[in-house]
Amino acid sequence: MARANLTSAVVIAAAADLADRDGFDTLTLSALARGFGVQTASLYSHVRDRSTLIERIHQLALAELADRIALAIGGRSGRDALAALADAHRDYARRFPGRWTALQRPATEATVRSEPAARVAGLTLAMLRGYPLPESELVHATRLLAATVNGFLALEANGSIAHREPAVETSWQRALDVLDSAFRDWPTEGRS
Amino acid sequence: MARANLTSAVVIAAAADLADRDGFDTLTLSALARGFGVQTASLYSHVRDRSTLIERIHQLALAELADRIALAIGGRSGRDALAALADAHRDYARRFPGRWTALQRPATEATVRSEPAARVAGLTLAMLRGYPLPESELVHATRLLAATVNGFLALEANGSIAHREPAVETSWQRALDVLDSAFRDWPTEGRS
DNA sequence: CCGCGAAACCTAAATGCTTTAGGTTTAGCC
DNA sequence: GGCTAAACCTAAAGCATTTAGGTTTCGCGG
Repeated sequence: MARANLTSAVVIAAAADLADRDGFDTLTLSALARGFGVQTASLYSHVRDRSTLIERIHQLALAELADRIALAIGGRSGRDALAALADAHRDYARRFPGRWTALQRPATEATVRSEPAARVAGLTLAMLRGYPLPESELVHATRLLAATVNGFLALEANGSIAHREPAVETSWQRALDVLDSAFRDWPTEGRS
Repeated sequence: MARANLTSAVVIAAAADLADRDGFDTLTLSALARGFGVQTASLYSHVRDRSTLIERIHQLALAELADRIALAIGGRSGRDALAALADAHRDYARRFPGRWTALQRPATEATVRSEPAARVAGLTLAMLRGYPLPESELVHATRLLAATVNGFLALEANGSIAHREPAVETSWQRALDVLDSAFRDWPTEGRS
């Protein structure tokens, strides 16, 4: 019987693939082991337990997402950059639903302080700096962006707005328009 | 041994309370049965299985939320009505985290077509009609609103932005400002 | 008051997942 | 060629879900 020759990274990658293929909540160590032709208990040499496995998928997804965002933003700025970033999120969520679900889970302190997390945050900030936002408002803008994009993707993911007229694409464009306008003309304390 | 005298409604309400108190993923039929001083298997007379139990919590939460939204909106209009609706969501999510988590799960077709769902949708539409939005854009506005509010609450719930400076309250107000502005001056196809 | 039917509750058991503990085998390296 | 670390195993405990089928309680009509 040939060995599978597992490593931590291989196990995590396979787990992410499995979550993408069969859905996040059917991601089970048993199924994972089955895929490797290995006993379930053997996986515990490579992963502490199920919850840390999910945390590692989270980190993996964060790194992959950061790469895609960086690639997408490229030399763009303004609305183009905003759309590129948001679409990168959306593409990722659609192509890798399991990984994306893992991303929605509460991040560990370690994950929050990880390099990929900082990279995503940095790219987002860089994009936002293309707008005339006061430095003190950047956090609020970031939060709004994250809330809107992730909220929209969550709605799509749970089927609330899929396969319904009018097309979701239009709604998505409207959302991006609204964000673009908001960043361009940001409401501060004493607006009229 | 006095009987617990369970009914479907009692079981569901207790399950919702348990999810609020101990967290959604520790909501288990065993724990639920333990709370009633009853065997786990006995619950299956009142609830088909765990996933339908969650679906019922979803429906319960929808009905409760509809009541609160209706109460909050009251005679308000414009930004006041918007804030009332959004805050009703937020209050609910904070006070009943377990119920709110159930709400985020994919809704069944039956749930989508249920009366409470229609009530929430109706109240939202009524609020939006206080803005000068063309009828054809109401769906997009609804989707943006739902995405932003739920997205924000999700960020709060998973600890991404809690206990961080600057205060989340300001971010929330900014988000409401942005939505208010957007509904007031909605971007259509050929905007400049 | 009696009995009867429905509903509430029970025990028992199968299945499957998670996790720990400890033992065996393989591969690489000095 | 043997030693060591890592890869893999078996065994078993613990818990959750779910089905099947049996018993008790309660209310209601006769």
